[in-house]
Amino acid sequence: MDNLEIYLSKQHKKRGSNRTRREEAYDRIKDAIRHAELKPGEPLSETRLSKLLGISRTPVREALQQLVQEGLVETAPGQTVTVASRSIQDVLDVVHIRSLLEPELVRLAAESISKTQIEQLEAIILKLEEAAKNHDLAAWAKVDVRFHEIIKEACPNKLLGQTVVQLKNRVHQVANIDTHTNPERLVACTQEHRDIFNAIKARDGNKARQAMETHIAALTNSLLKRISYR
Amino acid sequence: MDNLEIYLSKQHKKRGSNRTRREEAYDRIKDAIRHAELKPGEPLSETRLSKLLGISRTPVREALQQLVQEGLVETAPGQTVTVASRSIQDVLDVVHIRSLLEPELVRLAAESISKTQIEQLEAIILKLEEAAKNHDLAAWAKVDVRFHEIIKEACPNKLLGQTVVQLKNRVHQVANIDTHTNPERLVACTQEHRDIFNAIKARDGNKARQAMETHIAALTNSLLKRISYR
DNA sequence: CACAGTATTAATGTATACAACCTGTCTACG
DNA sequence: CGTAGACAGGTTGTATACATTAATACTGTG
Repeated sequence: MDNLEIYLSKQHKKRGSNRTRREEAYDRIKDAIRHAELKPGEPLSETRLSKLLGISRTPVREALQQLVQEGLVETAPGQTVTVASRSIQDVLDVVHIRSLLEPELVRLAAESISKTQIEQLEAIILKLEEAAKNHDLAAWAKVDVRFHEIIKEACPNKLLGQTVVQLKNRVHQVANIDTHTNPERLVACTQEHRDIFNAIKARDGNKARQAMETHIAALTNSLLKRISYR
Repeated sequence: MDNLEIYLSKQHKKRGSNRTRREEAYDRIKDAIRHAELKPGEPLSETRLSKLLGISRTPVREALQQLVQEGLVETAPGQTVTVASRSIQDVLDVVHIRSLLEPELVRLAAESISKTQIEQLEAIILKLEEAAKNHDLAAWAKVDVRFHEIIKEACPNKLLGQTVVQLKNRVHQVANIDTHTNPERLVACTQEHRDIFNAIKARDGNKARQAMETHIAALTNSLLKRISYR
């Protein structure tokens, strides 16, 4: 039987290599969607993907299922899943929900953040301002993620942080368009982050909440402007 | 655990018309968790469950994965998943997030609800009051679900409704303890629903929002009281 | 030429086989 | 007696085989 060869081939990796094939499939498909290699509406055949990735259908299928639940791909029941298309309205819907959640998230975080976390945030803010000055969008975006991660960690209501992250993921491929294509917004956005940080540093929950409200309002405005340009 | 009935093995159901085996596994496991047949901390072996349900491992595994993502079961990576245990703090966390989302949900719903939906709500409110009068908790809970469903449908921000539902699901097995074990709360809660409905009927978004805020505040208080009794 | 019905293909849903791994037990040896 | 190492059972991760359905292409007939 040829089964031996199959299982000895390098396809069958050790489990101890900490990433499972499902996770690998998940990451790669997700990245492909984010980078628009897989475009909205495109059908994602399990068979095709599994061949493409060199992973069997089972893990690929599970990865797809996870993406369905996160809303990055859609599924007419029993049919092939497709990359979800995001309307501007979808993005606005997400931002609206964020406007309800994130101010409170920041308030709670500010009221129970640790000293070391504040120091971490301080370092990040400096990098953020540096990146903004250099118009280094890639660096800015990367550091920005860390910024929000730390705030999330500082929030005692873990589910709240988790919920916000899920919401953001849902529109990640388009959400950063705001800062990414608008240099002025990048500068302003950085200042807004600074304001949020200052309030957190002072452990002033209400002030932090207000700063975040301002930030999201600005974000919303920026998005709405883009719409009116169409 | 043994309460789960063995599935009569018709090998292959039709795909389009009937539920898939994954959905069946999902529903039955979920129900078992909600009814505490599967208790928090209990390990859910894929193999064992598949034998119990008479469904092969693949669909069972997929159902479990979905439950993981919904937070009803937990998974130490690479190990057997267990039924998630819910602390009171978890419930409070959920209620806190709901207090941020649901008032806005109701406001939006009230401002764009249709006439027929209002009529549906009106019928539901009457049933709710009837059930409260008779102390028929089962009926009350069932109708309550419909109440919130219709409001959800009336809200133009679909993602908001979806998010709230997800949050509620997460603590469903314990959330209703509030009204279910406290007759006074049942009556008060019904009145709160009536207030919300009246505001919706008048299409007064702000009033509806306030009524919902009051409702959730009462819910929170009731929960906090239960804690202090410990 | 239009079209209906069929055959072919490819997709998903499900079952099962197998390897790696983890855990606890039991034995053998110090 | 205590501990290390083999072993057994059970668990997950992955690959693959099979059944069924949906879609498409094709062919024969009006």
